[in-house]
Amino acid sequence: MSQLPEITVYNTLTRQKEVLAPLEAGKIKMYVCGVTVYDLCHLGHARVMVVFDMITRYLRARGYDVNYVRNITDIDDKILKRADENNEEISQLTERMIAAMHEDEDRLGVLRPDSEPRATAHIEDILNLIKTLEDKGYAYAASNGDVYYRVRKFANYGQLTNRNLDDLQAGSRVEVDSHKEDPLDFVLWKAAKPGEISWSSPWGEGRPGWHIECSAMSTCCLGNTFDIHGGGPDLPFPHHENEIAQSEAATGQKYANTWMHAGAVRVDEEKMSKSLGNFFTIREILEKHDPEVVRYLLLSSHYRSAINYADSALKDARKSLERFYTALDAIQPQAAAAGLQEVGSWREDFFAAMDDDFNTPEALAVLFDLTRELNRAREAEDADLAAALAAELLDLGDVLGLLQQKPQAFLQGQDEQASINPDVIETLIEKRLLAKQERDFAEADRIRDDLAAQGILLKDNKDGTTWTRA
RNA sequence: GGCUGGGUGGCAGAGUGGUUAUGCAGCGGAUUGCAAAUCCGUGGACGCCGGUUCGAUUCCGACCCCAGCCUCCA
Repeated sequence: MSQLPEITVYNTLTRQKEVLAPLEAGKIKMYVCGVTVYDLCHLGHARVMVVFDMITRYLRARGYDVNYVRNITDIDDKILKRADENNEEISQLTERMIAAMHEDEDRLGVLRPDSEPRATAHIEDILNLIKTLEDKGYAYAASNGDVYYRVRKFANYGQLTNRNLDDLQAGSRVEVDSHKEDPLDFVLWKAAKPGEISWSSPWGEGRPGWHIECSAMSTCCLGNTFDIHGGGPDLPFPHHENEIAQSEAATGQKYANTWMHAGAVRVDEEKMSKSLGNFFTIREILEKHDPEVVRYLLLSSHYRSAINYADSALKDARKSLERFYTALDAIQPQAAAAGLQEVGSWREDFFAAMDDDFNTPEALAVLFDLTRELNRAREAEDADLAAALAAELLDLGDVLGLLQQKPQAFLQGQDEQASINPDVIETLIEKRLLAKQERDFAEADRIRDDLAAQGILLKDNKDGTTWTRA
């Protein structure tokens, strides 16, 4: 077995890039906080999904055996509320949203995690964990039936986000709950109100708090200590901080070695948030845009930086993908040529970029350079080289989950409700060809202009005329 | 106020102590009936002020500004 490459990753915990050193050689155990399934997924979810999908694909492409676990939170206040509003069973709501999430992911080219544990399927593990915390003095039952975590007992609280307890308390916007010993304590188990769904526990009927499920499920699926814990930009505090407190107090061992967080998504230069209501659902966006364009947009910035969502950004992303697809479209498919000749150092350069904290913008730049070389080879009529370069481009694109379509399909769009159908376009192209043969360029240009007005661009090549949707 | 991360050419977006990022847009040329696409060439940049250095956009310090977290949110 050859030596695995050295991959550098930015660790939120240490605030620096570190060489990824798996607990077990060649294996990566990764847990990512998933979705609370009370509503459709939005663009922020899409980013987390796509980013950790890219990371998983890349680690695998580099020879690592990745066990990717991403939970589903299927019990929570927001779920209860929404199910009640919709007048439907909780499980009906959550199953519906899970199915919708999977559909969205499939369209974005996101591969399923290896497991997707659900909170409601791990109540036993959760209760055992709370029991352990209670036995060790980290948890206490309050008079209202809730069970809380005693934050001040955990000496290292705040290590992930570099906070100290007194500052937190001073600046706290959390309403003081009189049942808590300390305002910073957080709930592990919530007592059920009459009529609410609940599970029985040593502390009475109730349901798990939010943070505890991740501690329980990650440990359950990956062990006390695992390699990477990931999530969205709003999770380090308090969610991940609380996970660390719970798990390390319970096990006495290090929880996650590397913490990775995706950057925020903004919308038209404004923070995207539930309270502002300015978020787009994935399916809303996919009604108007090719899923791969959305995926490209999410990968065209580094995973940790903030990105702004706007129509212009989608347009730019589409134009960039068009460059790849135009190049691929122009060469004859010659699968046999793949790998038969040396094509240069693109693969190495691509890997070097990605090895450095998954630098997708730089990796994409390598692919653009490769594309130029591909176009050059085509112009030089070196069909074998062009085919080999195209194969390389497709292969590296695949590592990012991009360039998954037939070039024609991407360039011509596949929307059925398009104003003009392909057969009509082909007929007009025939007509124009005849006009050109008769050197009636006025008529030929008229046809081309008419089509252009409908968003159809014609391109005359030496083998004929092709078209794309603008 | 505390904690993080930023301020790069018209836009997006990487990176580097001295050498082209890349994509889109612009300009000139090749090609084309004219275009489009493509290729060749090209202009244009590192928030502000100091310091270190032979040399800083890149390191250090101060300052200004922006974003995220500290509240439901990925």
